[in-house]
Amino acid sequence: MTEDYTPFLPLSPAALHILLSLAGEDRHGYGIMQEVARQSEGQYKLGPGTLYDNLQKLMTQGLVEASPKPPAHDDPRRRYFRLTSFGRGVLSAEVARLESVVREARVHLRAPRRAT
Amino acid sequence: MTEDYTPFLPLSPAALHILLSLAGEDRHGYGIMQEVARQSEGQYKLGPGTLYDNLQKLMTQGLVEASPKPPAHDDPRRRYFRLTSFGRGVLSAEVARLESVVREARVHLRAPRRAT
DNA sequence: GACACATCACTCGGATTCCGATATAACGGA
DNA sequence: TCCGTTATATCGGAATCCGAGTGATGTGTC
Repeated sequence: MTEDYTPFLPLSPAALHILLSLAGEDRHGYGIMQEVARQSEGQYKLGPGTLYDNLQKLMTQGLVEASPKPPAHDDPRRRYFRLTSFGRGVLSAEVARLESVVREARVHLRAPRRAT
Repeated sequence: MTEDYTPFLPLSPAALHILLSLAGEDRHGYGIMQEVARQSEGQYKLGPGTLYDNLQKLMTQGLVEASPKPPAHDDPRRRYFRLTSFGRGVLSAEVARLESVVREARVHLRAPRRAT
């Protein structure tokens, strides 16, 4: 453990959201778009260009891989993707990095922010 | 207040770090590079190309502006930049957004939380 | 004084990434 | 049957990234 994920960091917003949407469960492309929009409450929407560019790159890097179709679904069009354990490590590292950014920002912004 | 910052979000990692480095105090270009490296503990280094491209854009958008030279320094080469109050608002909004991303990620990653 | 290295600003241009428009087609319900 | 939604995917111009390079001044050391 304690692998060096730094060459993959920081993740672009698009890559971060894609990985995050796959952290919970395997999804197909269209589902990723919907999940990203949902998680960000509609603030951030992924177009197909950004999605497939990123998916391509993430697969090449070994952060994401093709997933066998879950038996529960029959729609033959869907192509599923899953987070590899390496991808999960990168995502964790990025989240840890972001936590420190947020912490730093709080100090300087004095944000009186509370959870909703 | 409650302005709509969403057209500026999400910030690229570079823009985020530049704004954050200016949140504490006004800085000159070289100082921004050093501060970004320091805040990220050397994990993220900004090259001059990325820095000036971003600074240019941030000034055009009104998030950053030129700052009068602080009297304490004489080095005539330095050009100082400061965060506008609008820029501060955008940074706050982005940080709030990132907090929700981090929260979401923790749920799915089951991160062994532990503040410092 | 001379040499080296750090500080400081900034440009350039190739590579990469973004991202909406577009194409294609199967699905599901009225 | 018709139509909106689901679904995958490409294309290409625009935007962005980002290191290499240029040039100059400050600072420390032999």
